[in-house]
Amino acid sequence: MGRPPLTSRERILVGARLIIDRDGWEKLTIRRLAVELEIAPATLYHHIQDKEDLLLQLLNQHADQTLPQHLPSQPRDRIIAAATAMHDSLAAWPWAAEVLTADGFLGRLGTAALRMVEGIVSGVVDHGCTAEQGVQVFRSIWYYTAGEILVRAHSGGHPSNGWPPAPNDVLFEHIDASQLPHLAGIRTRWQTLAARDTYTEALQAFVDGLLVQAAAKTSP
Amino acid sequence: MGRPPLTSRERILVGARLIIDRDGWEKLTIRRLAVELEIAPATLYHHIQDKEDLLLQLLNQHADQTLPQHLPSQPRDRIIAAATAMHDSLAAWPWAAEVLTADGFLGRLGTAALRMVEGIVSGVVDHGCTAEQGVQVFRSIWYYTAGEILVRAHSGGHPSNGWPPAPNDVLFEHIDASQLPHLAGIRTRWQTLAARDTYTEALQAFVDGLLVQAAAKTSP
DNA sequence: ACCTGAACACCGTTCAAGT
DNA sequence: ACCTGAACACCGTTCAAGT
Repeated sequence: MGRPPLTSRERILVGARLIIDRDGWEKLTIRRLAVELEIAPATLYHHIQDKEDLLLQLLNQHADQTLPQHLPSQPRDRIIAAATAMHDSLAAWPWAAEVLTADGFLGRLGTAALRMVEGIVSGVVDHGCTAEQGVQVFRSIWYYTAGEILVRAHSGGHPSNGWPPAPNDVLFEHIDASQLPHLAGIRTRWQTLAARDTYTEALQAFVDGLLVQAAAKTSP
Repeated sequence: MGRPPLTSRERILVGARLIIDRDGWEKLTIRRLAVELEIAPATLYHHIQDKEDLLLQLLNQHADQTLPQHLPSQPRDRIIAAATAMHDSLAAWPWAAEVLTADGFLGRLGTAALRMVEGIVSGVVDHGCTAEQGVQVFRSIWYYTAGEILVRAHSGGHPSNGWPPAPNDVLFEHIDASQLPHLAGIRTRWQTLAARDTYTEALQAFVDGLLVQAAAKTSP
């Protein structure tokens, strides 16, 4: 009676991170994790709800370790800093794509991540807008950020395999130049341009555009 | 010798759409499709490369049927119209999320979809910017659009099941109001605000912000 | 309370063999 | 040329049964 549990949330999280770091995140399956921990797959279900729950706990752990404690006091700077922090944190975990679109994702975020959400909403409010506008700005920025992560995660260099990044094969090779002249003209440069990291630059344009729009609504 | 093939690209696409329409897109698997067509699963691999290839062909077929032939001549309107058309087309196919992040996605798009890409790049150029800036604006808009589709596809009402949309359960229930005051203040209204479709509104702010930024770079 | 063997209900893909 | 049976190499999850 009462022998100590062999499995714990802590041990599971450590094992999961070990598999991700050693074998690549695609190899993190419930069955492999069970082998790693030398327990039965079914045992895991006494400590986690399901695989998505495990992934979410892993992401929150990562967020707590990488997201900043404090954000700038100037409203616009705060919005940019919070969004960029979310972006950079997610970009460092390619498997984040697996969990970003999980149902009720926002509601299962830890404190560190919620601080970034608060940072964006408060930034918009401190800029002179309503809280409702703050939520809308957050949502728009979140779509942009998640999209960047999701699209980029699955394209270009496959570092988990030993693939070459293949930046020199040309896109749109067989298009009709008379129908799509601009695409034909930029064809050979597309891959190079697409490889550039323009997240923060476009983010600034987005935030400025959203703040101008919100201000225009408040005072017509 | 030379008996006619029982299977064709056309028959496969029709079968796939039948399964999606009748059973929901989650049920579209290679094995089920084979059962539907009364052929062996292995036979499919003589007509398609793999499952992703099938999904991409399905998406291009859908794009050809739903995307507009012509776009507005006014540059800014053209950008907005092209992006909105891509968005609406994808929003009508929830399984699009499965294929949006496929490797080399852009390079495998059909003519109808490429017309939208051309529309955005040409709109930026006609607005007085360079083709390079056109590509960057397209990429930024694409991240935002794909993100909206991907995040929304997996959240809120599960129409494939008979679920209630459950808009009345409250987010951020156990947060510290002294640490996250704005989130605490908007908590009860979040779900309602998040359910609103604000894609086009924020898109306009994004495009305006990007065009202003691009113009500022060209003439400092 | 905690753990497990064995099963359930599937996947996508390959390949030697058949007509 | 076109098709298939059978296998390969896996998945996540459940549940009755054991200690």
